[in-house]
Amino acid sequence: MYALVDCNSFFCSVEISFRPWLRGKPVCVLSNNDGCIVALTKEAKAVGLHRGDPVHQVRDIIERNDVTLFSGNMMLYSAMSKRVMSILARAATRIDVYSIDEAFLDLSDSGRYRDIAADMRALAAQVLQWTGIPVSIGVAPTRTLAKMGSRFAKEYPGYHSVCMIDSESRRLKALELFDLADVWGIGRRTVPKLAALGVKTPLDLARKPEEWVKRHFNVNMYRTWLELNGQSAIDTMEKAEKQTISTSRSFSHLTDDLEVIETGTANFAASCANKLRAQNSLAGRIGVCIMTSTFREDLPQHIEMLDMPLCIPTADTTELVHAALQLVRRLYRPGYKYKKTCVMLSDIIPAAGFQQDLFDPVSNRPERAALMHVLDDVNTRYGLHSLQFAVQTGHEAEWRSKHLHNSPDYLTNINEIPVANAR
DNA sequence: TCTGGGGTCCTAGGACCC
DNA sequence: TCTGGGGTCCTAGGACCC
Repeated sequence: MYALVDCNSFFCSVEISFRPWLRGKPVCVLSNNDGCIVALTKEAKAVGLHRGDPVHQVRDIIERNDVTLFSGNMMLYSAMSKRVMSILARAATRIDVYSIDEAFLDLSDSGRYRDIAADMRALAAQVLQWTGIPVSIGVAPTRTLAKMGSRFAKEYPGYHSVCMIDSESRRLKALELFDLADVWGIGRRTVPKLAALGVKTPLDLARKPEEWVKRHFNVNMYRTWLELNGQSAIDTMEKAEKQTISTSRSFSHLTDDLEVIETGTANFAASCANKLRAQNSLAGRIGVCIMTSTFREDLPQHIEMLDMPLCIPTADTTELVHAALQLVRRLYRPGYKYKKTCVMLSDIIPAAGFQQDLFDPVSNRPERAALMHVLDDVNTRYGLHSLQFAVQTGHEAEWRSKHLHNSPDYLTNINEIPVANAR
């Protein structure tokens, strides 16, 4: 059996955990640039807001209902996620952290549990007490069914946070009632295709013959079909190193100023370099994409990407920034109002054991690697932008995203740690 | 005025090999 | 009239996930 533990409206729950007076109120967390709603409480849903709504289009709903807004604070959310995951890890022999707010627990060690439903309810209560984050848990013989269960647990308070799909009759009942579009692995594009083939519910799908599934769909759908029928077919191993690393941000304003675009792009390249070194890898290829705003039909559009091999795989910020700037200068065309750029690294290999190259144009690579170490150490200790390259600085107001509703870094910055007063 | 960001896997088709 | 067979590697695009 597997358990899927899902944090309810995770980003909102983290913010509320530090401001208990917001519990039961409409709260939203916004995307970069405070552009869209990316997470919302059920109270916010109830007043007519949806995930993905552009804030400027729902401004009146927000004001009328006194909805509290937060700019996304990923540092805070990942720190809280680690706390939740460490509590979950104590309750199972194996945990697969599937995303920032979800984890699969392997419950196959039956000697460990007295009564799985009761034990999982105790686990949910413990996470809530220790972190303030409410979770929903689904338990089933396959991961797809466990995800379904957690959804039922979230929607119906009667389950008290835990829904068990542990018998044939419960499985059939769940398949009949669950929304096909919400099945793990079935997305927007597939629902109409299934409907045209006469499949309206997960139960319809599960009852189709194996040959039918293989004929109409690919191996992913076949795996989902197996899982719905109670046969485990999808694994969620600990993810290895990333195969691609990218950073992209919308600018705070449209701009046709190459210097502004260069500054933003240099920062995105530096951010990619940080992520690359954090997983101890080197990149063999770099790409840059430049974009105007596709929402502005009144303006001419230019969206283009260029990429090139790096002569030696590297994780050196200077080299990556230099290459990114070369590419963005080639992409830039005067007369267009640009909205964002994206820097992408690929052909990623482990840094350990990489052979020196006889034709490497950089002669002092060991010294430069040491410099990168210092850079990372200083920035870890004193904050992300404490030490940076000159080319990354200036023009802040013209490109860096707006975050007008930021919450403090309660868990990662000693100066912003919450203070409790007791009398 | 304003519209997010970061990933993975699979498949079809082209280029190339013998 | 009629034009092999079998394989690999790469890329672009699509679909999915959070």
